[in-house]
Amino acid sequence: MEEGVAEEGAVCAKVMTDEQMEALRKQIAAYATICEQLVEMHRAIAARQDSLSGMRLGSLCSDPLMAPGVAKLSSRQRWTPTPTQLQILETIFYEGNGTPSKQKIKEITSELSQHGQISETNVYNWFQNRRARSKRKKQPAAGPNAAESEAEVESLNEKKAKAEPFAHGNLSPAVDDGPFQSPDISSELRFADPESNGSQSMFALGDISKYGDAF
Amino acid sequence: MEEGVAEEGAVCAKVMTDEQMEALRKQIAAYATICEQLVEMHRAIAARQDSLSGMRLGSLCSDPLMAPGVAKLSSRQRWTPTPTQLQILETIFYEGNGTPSKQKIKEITSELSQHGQISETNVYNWFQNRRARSKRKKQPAAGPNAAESEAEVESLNEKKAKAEPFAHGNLSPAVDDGPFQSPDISSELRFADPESNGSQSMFALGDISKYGDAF
DNA sequence: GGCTTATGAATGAACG
DNA sequence: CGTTCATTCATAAGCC
Repeated sequence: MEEGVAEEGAVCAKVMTDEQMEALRKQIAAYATICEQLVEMHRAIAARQDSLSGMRLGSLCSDPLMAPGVAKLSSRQRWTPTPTQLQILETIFYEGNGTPSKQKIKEITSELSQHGQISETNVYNWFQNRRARSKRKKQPAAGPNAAESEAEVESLNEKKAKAEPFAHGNLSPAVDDGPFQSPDISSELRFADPESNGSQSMFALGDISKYGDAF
Repeated sequence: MEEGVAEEGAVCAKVMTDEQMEALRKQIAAYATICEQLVEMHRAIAARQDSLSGMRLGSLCSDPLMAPGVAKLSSRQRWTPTPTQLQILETIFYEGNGTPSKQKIKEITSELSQHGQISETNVYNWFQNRRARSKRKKQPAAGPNAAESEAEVESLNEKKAKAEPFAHGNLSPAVDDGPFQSPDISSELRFADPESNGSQSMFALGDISKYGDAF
């Protein structure tokens, strides 16, 4: 295609150089990342909230197998964070306190107990689960550049999708959920990799609007 | 605005084909839409977490302004195995691979992807659910008589009650309220609150309104 | 068209 | 810590 449009290319270079194009691509990638994060966070919070407001525990209150002497044991064997609690936990999680110490746990528990019943164990478990989940979703495979001798044939598809947003002409953004689970979820609830782009990425979003306007 | 589109569309032909350009545009539009809606939702949640019951579906599902050519967001569809996939899964499950390692998961996913869209997570979940379901069928069939009910409850309780390092369910000893959270739900959300922790509160996305505008 | 059932997905808790 | 289990939620499929 290079030959065919060479002439037009000369004109083109004035308005959009390759560097600019690259920058655009990066910006979109950053955009995508942030969208994904937003979506996940929203889903986590909204889902919980919705469920709770709809009386989540109300469904199975009557357990015929309960001992008659005890008023209402049952119902809840598993702690469920209230929306407020969840929100606070999420905030703390991505604030950078990735390693909640024992002391930190106590503090958090103390704060959360103002918004609902909770125990330190709950908080501890929550952070453990949160971390594990993030990790699993982000990097199911391998280290930095390790060459997998294992049979990994499949995950390529998903990884590529993120690396090059428009490389394949495939323009399914993060939330474009197909019939299957959304591909490539950078679900770590951090904003962006501090190392990779730093503040650049954030500002990039501002620049992107210009292109959007042009379109 | 139209002129701008025409010009840039033409001049950019060197580095981007028209198709790529179109793809880019759609992608940006999609992201803009997604972010716009997400931000709106977040704002609503932060403002009043109580009265948005009907808002969840209304805002997302019925969105006529979807970017053309972009798959509808918020489909929220869940993966459903095709008959072929299901058959393969059943076979593998029945074969005795009771312990699907991650490696196996990848292989299986790879194979199943030839018969329809699927991800590793789908396979993982399927096996998890399958196993749980099998177990549940066996377990309830404990005693021949009414003892089953008691045994059921007891086994559960003991399992859960076990040894707890500290705190869990023993929150309000005086009253049997069950281990679930207290009904107190303060509507205070510090979700997108800039003042709460300052720093990067994820919403550099405040700028997102611009995208919506352009879009 | 709504309700019920089946089942994929989410997640708190436990295990090693 | 990473993986697995058990339970619950939400939704597609099945029914009336």
